[in-house]
Amino acid sequence: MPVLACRGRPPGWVVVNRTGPMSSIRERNKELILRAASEEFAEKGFAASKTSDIANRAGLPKPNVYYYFKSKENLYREVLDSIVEPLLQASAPFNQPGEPADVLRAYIRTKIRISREHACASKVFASEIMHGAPHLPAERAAQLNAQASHNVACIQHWIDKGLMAKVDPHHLMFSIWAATQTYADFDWQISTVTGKAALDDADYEAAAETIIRMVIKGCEVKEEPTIT
Amino acid sequence: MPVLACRGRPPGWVVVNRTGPMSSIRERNKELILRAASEEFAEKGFAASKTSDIANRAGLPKPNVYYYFKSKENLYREVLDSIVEPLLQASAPFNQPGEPADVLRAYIRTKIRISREHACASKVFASEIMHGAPHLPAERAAQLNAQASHNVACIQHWIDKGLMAKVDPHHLMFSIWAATQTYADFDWQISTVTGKAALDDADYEAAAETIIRMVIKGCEVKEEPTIT
DNA sequence: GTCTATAAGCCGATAGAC
DNA sequence: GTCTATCGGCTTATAGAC
Repeated sequence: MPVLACRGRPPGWVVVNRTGPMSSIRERNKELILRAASEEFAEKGFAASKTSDIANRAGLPKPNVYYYFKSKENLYREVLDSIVEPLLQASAPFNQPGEPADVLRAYIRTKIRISREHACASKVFASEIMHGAPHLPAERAAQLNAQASHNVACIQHWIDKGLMAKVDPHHLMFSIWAATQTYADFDWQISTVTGKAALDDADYEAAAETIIRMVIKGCEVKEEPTIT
Repeated sequence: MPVLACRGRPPGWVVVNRTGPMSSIRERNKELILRAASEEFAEKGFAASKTSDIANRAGLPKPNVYYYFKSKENLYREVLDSIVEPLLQASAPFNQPGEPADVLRAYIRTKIRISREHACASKVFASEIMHGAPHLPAERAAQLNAQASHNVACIQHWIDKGLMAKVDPHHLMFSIWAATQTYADFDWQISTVTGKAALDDADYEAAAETIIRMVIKGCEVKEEPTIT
């Protein structure tokens, strides 16, 4: 039985020319490029990253990057956009009724999880904000700002109701944001100081515990007696 | 009386060709360029900053930048180096005997002050660390790492003596670092959320108070009764 | 010591073969 | 839809006049 060179498609495959969920090669390649771009932008920053390096990392020729994403900046914006939704979602506990302590705990844990699971995009986002958010669409900035303001108002409301000590809600939010982001943004520093190449489950648990403790105890957030 | 065009030096000035503290033009120009570079690198990052923009900002022709600093990277390293000493100095309270609460308070206040007074260099430093510290001399990294490790050991010592609660000293240090740095690094976010172009004295005071409260109260740091 | 005018090289982007 | 080969612009860096 002659063995045919494996070119072309196996029988049963249908050639799909239109853009859509069926073009699996397209989806796969876009995904490969996006992942490579996240890593590259996180490591070097937007300006220092080369599209040729992104292509190499993705295992694809450079023109593919332009074919799928049109420009380097476009690709960057897609990486950036991929983290905005998770970040907004992290504030979900503030948008529904709940005990202050539970809301704050949930928020901190989710923010830490994002720093771990979306480490690259998180870092790209942080770098973007640090340099004045020149590529962040105004609408996205407005969404994030609105959510942050809502969280601050929510904390102020708890203070007014005597559910926690009179701390400045803005600065509390900034501290929580910073303390959770730092595990993605300054991973080099964290690796260097701890001497570990990467933190494990227990380390992230300890990080969350430490931040939660400082917030709950430090701001005297009242704990409702648990009903059992 | 004829008015002479004001070229050349007024009588009494001595031409100094050697490099040294006497060449005041040299010192002035280097200072102008360094300041401009700090601002430029802080705004755009190393790779996205153009030496021509730095020269323009300093009000000097571009070749002067190369004349004084040899290369763009060299200039960047000098900006970077200018913040290392202040950062190491911030840990001074950990290097001399003192009450835990006093040490932590002093450290936090100094870190906040650095974020305010060396905002640009702070941001440049943060961006450098974020991207894996590729330009930070190994010796500088070692100094910073050694100091950080010492601070962590110091906190652990206090915990062992029962002077504060059992928190993870690494994560406590990371949180303090992050919460204080954030006022320099993420000033855009802070401006956007607070709606203020720049924070004033009272805002920085409130920031320090908030962080100090979370650390001291959150970690149950024992306060010695003040001797009066 | 200062600055104009220019060289050299890198990188984003694409034309056009397959 | 994929990729090789190349262009063109921009930026670092310097040569050389003043």
